[in-house]
Amino acid sequence: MRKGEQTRQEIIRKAAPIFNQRGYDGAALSDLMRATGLEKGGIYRHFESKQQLAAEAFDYAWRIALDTRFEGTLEIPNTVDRLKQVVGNFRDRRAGLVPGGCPLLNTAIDSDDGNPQLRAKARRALSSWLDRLQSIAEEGQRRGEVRSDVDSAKLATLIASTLEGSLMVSRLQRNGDPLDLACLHLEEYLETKVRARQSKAGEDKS
Amino acid sequence: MRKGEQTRQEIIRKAAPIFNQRGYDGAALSDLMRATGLEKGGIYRHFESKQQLAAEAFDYAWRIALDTRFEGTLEIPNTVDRLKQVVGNFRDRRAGLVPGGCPLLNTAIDSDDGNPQLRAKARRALSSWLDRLQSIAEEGQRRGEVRSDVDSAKLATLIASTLEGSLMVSRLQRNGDPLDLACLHLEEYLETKVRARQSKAGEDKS
DNA sequence: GCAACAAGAGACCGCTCGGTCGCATCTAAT
DNA sequence: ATTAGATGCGACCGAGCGGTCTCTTGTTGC
Repeated sequence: MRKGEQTRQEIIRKAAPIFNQRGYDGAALSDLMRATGLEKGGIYRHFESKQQLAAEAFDYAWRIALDTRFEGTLEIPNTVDRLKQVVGNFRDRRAGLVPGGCPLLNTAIDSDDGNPQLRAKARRALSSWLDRLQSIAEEGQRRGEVRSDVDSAKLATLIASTLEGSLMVSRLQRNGDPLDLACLHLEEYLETKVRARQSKAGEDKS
Repeated sequence: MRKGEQTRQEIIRKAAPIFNQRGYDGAALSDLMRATGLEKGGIYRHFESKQQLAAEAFDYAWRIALDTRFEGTLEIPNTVDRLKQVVGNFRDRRAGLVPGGCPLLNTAIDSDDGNPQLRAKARRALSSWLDRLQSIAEEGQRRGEVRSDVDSAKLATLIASTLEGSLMVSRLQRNGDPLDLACLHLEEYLETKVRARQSKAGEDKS
């Protein structure tokens, strides 16, 4: 019973990059067999279908991506700086991610027509990403660090959209500049349109 | 000889939405047969492979998309307004497009690994989109309508990235708000950071 | 209206796909 | 050490894949 669960997790770990790079249709069982070193029966012992494996592989890839994006944000006191950290993480922390680019972006496009199960997963993934951004912004407003005229849901959407779009462009060009550019743009936006100017409680690190 | 070319174009027209919606792997020959009403032999008479048909279908879909995005821009005298028109076209002019969302976005993700031929096409498509945006900005700078400190290539990249990213989010949510939001953001950006303030030659409408 | 050829049909090909299942082997509690 | 159950193997399945080719049918220049 113990060994089986280990193998199961190993399959997910090895399968995730395949699905993320090649897409659902493009990831053949033969690819998964090669990547895991298991025969077909060994894989199907742990998953009842390719669909189910793909779904769990997506969850795995997305959890890593999301965790990485918010890495180190808890320690940052100011909420605007925390948002800037998220933007910076998106740009810089590529190591440890599941190869193949953003799982959300890939899966959203891949499942756009057909595959409603994967599509639903992508939707919930987007929500989780937006919710966490939004709640930082809301906390910032409660604390007076973020302007009260900022719509936190819209801010979250703008950040996510801009990052995902520029990532697509960067990946297509195989050149990080578009992503860097978008990050600079967002940082400037956060400074000039989101950060509240000098509130009463003076606590800015010089 | 004439009929053949007609049929060929018809196949491309009918195949484009299939490839754009389902991706290369997801678009089976049987789907293309159903869509075109032809048997396999009728299709292969005009294309030597599925690859070739997909490539031509992409060109078709992209040409329509690009033309639509720049529709009506020639008549607009001011270059900043022209850029705003492009942004607005991206948001509003959905009719007449090949169904399935932006062919560039779809193909970029779909061909990211494997399929180098389609990938190359997506790259060139992105260049064509960026080049046209950039040349508007450059014309604006020559005319003094666009600030001289604007980097036209970066501006083009930012506009394209933001639009594509928000389109992905809008399509995933099946809700136009994220795209609208990104357009408003870009419009504000164009007004405040790109448009030159009252140059010498007075030619502002209204 | 006919001949020459272009266009389309559809049977056929080998292959790989996702998925199943009976059996051998390994693991681990006793 | 035994053994019961968990685990993995790999032959097998029907279906559908992309692609080929021959033969009929349609088109078109003369």
